[in-house]
Amino acid sequence: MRSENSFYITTPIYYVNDVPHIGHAYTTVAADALARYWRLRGRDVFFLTGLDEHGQKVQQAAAKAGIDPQAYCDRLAPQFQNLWKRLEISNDAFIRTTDTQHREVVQRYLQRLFDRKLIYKDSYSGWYCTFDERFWTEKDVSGGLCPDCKRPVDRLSEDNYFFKMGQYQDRLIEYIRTHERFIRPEPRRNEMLGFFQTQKLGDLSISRPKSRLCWGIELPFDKNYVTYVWFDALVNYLSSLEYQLPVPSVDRYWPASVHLVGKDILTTHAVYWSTILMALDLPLPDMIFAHGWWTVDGEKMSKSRGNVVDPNKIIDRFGADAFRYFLLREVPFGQDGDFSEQALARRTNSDLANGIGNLLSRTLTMIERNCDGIIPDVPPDFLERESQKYSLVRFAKEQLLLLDQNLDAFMETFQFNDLLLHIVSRASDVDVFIDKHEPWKLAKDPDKQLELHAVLNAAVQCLSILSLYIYPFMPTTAKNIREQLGLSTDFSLPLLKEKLMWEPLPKGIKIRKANALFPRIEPKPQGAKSVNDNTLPPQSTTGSPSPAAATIQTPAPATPPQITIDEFQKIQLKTAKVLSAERVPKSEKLIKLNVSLGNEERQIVAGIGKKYEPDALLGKTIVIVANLKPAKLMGIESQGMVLAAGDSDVRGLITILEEVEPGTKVK
RNA sequence: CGCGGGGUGGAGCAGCCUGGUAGCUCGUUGGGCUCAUAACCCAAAGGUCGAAGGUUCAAAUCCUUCCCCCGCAACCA
Repeated sequence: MRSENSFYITTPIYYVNDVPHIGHAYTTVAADALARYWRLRGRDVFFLTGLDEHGQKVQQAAAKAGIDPQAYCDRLAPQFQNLWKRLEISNDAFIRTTDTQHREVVQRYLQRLFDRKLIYKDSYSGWYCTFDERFWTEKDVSGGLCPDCKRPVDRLSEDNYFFKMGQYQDRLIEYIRTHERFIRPEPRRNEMLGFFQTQKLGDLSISRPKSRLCWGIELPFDKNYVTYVWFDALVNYLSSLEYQLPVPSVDRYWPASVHLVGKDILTTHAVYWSTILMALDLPLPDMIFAHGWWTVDGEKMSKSRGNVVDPNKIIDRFGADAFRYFLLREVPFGQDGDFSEQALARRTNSDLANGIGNLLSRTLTMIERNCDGIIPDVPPDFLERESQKYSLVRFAKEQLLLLDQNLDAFMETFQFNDLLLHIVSRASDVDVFIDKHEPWKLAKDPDKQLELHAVLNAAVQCLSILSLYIYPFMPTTAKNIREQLGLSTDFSLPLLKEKLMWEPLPKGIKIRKANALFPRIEPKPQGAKSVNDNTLPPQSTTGSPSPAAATIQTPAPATPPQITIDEFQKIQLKTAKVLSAERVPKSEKLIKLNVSLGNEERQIVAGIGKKYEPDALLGKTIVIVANLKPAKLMGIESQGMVLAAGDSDVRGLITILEEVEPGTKVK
């Protein structure tokens, strides 16, 4: 019997023929965060992922490559295994459906269902596409053409084995209704219940004749057939438990705590898998959670658009932890989200580099400079005694410890984004208290040594606790923080099993300041390759191009997108002569310009005061945007914008080589 | 009448079920600070909540109609 303390989480097994993309990474990273979290909490975790290796496409692709399907799978499997390694995925097992033991389990279950008369043979007829070698339903086939290759389909009939799925409909509805957390999130659950109101559940074809498909698991009761991929694939959740660990562990982990899936395969899990389990007299999983999908730069990810995101390239540029953080922080788990490098860079900079990374950096520097690199010691009750003075320190500390009590609730409801927001906010609290106490000033006053030490010590404690919180999401960073603080920590221990306390640090710890946790991501230089740029030539060199490939591919949109000449002409550029220039009072970089456009004068406020003195601008001919909507800057209206080179800081004004009349159009 | 999702300050979103001072993150602007990764802290500006009707003492929130955007598949999580 499974104990309350066990936690069994799965990802779907991914199709080996797929190229790993952001979607695979998403599911797997989410599962990893949960697995790591519950291990920290001391639960007995089993985290499974793996590969689905049977089926038509593998068979065809292998044939095309002229190799054995198994060899073909062996060649592809490392794509996933290596990616998981790079993403710090801590799966306990990795199943491949071509494992011998898996095949045996599948066959055993098939035989059991057959013996119980829950599988029967019948003839199936439908629309068959000879080219694609597959059946289509009535709905798919429009105008007698295959929806995939657009060739005519034939009415074909063949004998197959069917699983009596239909008879479980009422039981399944009842189960979903009475188990509120079985299908999550809520909208998906409602969707499923709605689905059953209109659909009559039919029986499920679970075989394919070997004449059509041979790369699969043979039916134990009829060697002319292999089993349908879904039966093969779903059973992985159970078969793993029989052979992936040293001891058979179905009793230890089944039923699964969570099957994490994408919303596209929710029905398969909620209906096929559930009814299979019912037929086998096995308990159903506690929860099937369907998460959302990612679009890329606002568009659906697709091969034809050329915008499929390769996680490896993201890791190269941003690092695994920033990527992991982004995936779980950006969007509520369960909803769809949009991925862009810009958004990832923004998150990385603001939350990680400027937030936690900078906090660690400033703390370590102050300890290095003022305490000889040794974390300063303070009397244990110092903060309490001086509670008035250290209210902010206490606040930061209490908020941090309070979070510990709420972690479970967040993780049980999969609110990763909210939780991460809270964690980052706690880091911000620490920044606030540091600022209030101004340790750089305390350091100059020998009488305030104790206060200085108290503040720095508290900062270290906060960082140390923060590192525990972020560990499930950013394991490498968590370890890195601890190492730089000079603390040796074994994260494989259940560090959050006991209630988190504010315990004094051991004395005399020497910090080990190292590189920044998250270097700021600078915007890409113009013309730089985007991660999803398709570097392949239009005509692939491998394999012969299919007729469909003759269509010209539209190139992936460059960033920023191109504009038309019409759009450009909306922007009215003109030369202007500077009549007067003066600094805006109390402003660091604003300069108020009066410029002449020949027959018209304009007042323009420009942020160029860091680069130019007002006097240097007098009489110069510059270029302005003449039809920009006026705006007020520090209460002064600006009726246009001057053009200048430079990004965040102005490097130089745009002027003109030849002398021209003020107000001349610039194009 | 195909189905579904959505339209809220410059951007991205929350709030809508269970009507009652419109909130968050980023950005912008000003100020502070100088320990820190041009960082951090404080403050401010900025929204007639897609449109029009209706219900109500009161509507972003409920009802009706309309408009606009985005998905609808096999690279798919």
